[in-house]
Amino acid sequence: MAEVLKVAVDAEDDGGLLSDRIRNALTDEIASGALVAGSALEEQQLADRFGASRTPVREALRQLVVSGLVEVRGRRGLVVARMTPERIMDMFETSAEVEAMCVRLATYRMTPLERSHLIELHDASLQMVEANDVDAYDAFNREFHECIYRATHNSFLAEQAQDVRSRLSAFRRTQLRQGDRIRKSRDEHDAIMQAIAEGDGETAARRMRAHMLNAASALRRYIDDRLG
Amino acid sequence: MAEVLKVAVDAEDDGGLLSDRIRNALTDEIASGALVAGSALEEQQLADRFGASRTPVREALRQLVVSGLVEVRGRRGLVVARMTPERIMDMFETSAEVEAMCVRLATYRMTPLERSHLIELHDASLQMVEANDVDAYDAFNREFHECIYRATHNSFLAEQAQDVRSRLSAFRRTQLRQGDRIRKSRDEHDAIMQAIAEGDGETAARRMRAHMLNAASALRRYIDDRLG
DNA sequence: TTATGGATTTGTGTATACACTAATTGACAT
DNA sequence: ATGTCAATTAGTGTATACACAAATCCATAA
Repeated sequence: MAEVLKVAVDAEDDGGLLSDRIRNALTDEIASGALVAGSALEEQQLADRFGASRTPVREALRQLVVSGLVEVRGRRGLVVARMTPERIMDMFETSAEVEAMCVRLATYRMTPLERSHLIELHDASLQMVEANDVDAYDAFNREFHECIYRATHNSFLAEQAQDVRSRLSAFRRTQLRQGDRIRKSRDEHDAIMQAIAEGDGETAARRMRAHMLNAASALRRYIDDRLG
Repeated sequence: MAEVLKVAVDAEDDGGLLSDRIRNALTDEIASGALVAGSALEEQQLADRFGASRTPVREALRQLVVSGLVEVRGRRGLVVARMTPERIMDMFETSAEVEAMCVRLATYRMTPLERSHLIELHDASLQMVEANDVDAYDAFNREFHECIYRATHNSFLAEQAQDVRSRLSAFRRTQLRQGDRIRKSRDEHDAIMQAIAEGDGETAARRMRAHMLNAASALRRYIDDRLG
């Protein structure tokens, strides 16, 4: 595992800062769930794994603390941010509201080109659902939402929305594997697309909020099933 | 100037990490406008100013990059994030939408205690307006909005809202000094409070959005006056 | 056997030293 | 006089070394 990741890091060995590459690698590992919440993150150990010294590793870790993916644990080293179910639900709710806000603005502001691109994406997702290809749908889903962010024509808002979304990626993937959630997800997208087509931003926002909260509910069911 | 800031840092010399104290100091200086956008941030120079080595300074700077207050400028050192008028307006719009979202949720969720605290704060702000005390009103304003964040009972959302808000603090102060903006600001708060009292979250949200956008307009007028 | 105190160990926090890149300046040639 | 190329320099990026704090473990005593 460590070797695989090392290679992945080395692959983009060009120009970039070592600390940046380490940060990106750790971000991916946390987002993907490869590094589970609560794991201790020891500087020297990570330095060995990435073939670097403690300095860039430490820099990467402190940056991850700022972005909320890692927690400082006094002097007892850093750990992958451990989130309570309540916190996760708070994050999903926030994400739902932010996404609703974005789609409302996007509906009113998107260019015809952006609208057609979104339709294209949405149409293509149908066969992913029928193939039950979770990974492909997950990737599409990301693209779909990012397309909406951009269509707000507010780059700062787009960045904020993206940031919130990326913090939930690990959970989103989990949730998508639940039952027929993928199909329902696409149906909800369909309803949103319709509102966008009609230029009704408020409806699009309501439907988007419901869509995100449904995803949260699916995740909660999953968590409850596993824990209770 | 440098000495004053140094003292301010030393004042809270207890326990905290050097890099954290430097980061906080720099954050304050950027937020207050003492460090103007575009200023070069040289590591050794800052290290000398804070009586530290480059290591904690560098750590602080890289953290500020993540939180968006500082920009990397290739190899030519870091600079205080230079924001275009468009970007500032994007940030204000985002802030407006986020605040609207918060007040809507807060209206539906706040406890009687939270409501009474908010009313108390609002009432107290009247004499600040009449004394035309910009600093006091600025401090109150911060407290007022933070109170609303907390009343959403969503700690993650509260943090995000706070984060966006803090990035605009330098501009907000500027804007408040414009004409009779303070009085108008308080009138707008009053309208928001009324909607909250009536439990009408949607109206509170609309009024909050308008309130924030008015602040942005006041700032834009100020910018246009100075530049054009 | 258990509690207490110190020694050891482990790992963070900071400083310093070194490497490398890029920019600037000066010299030389046209 | 001006353009180009090389040398110097200034400053970032990384590594290593050292300081300090906390936690654990072992020995000793009650």
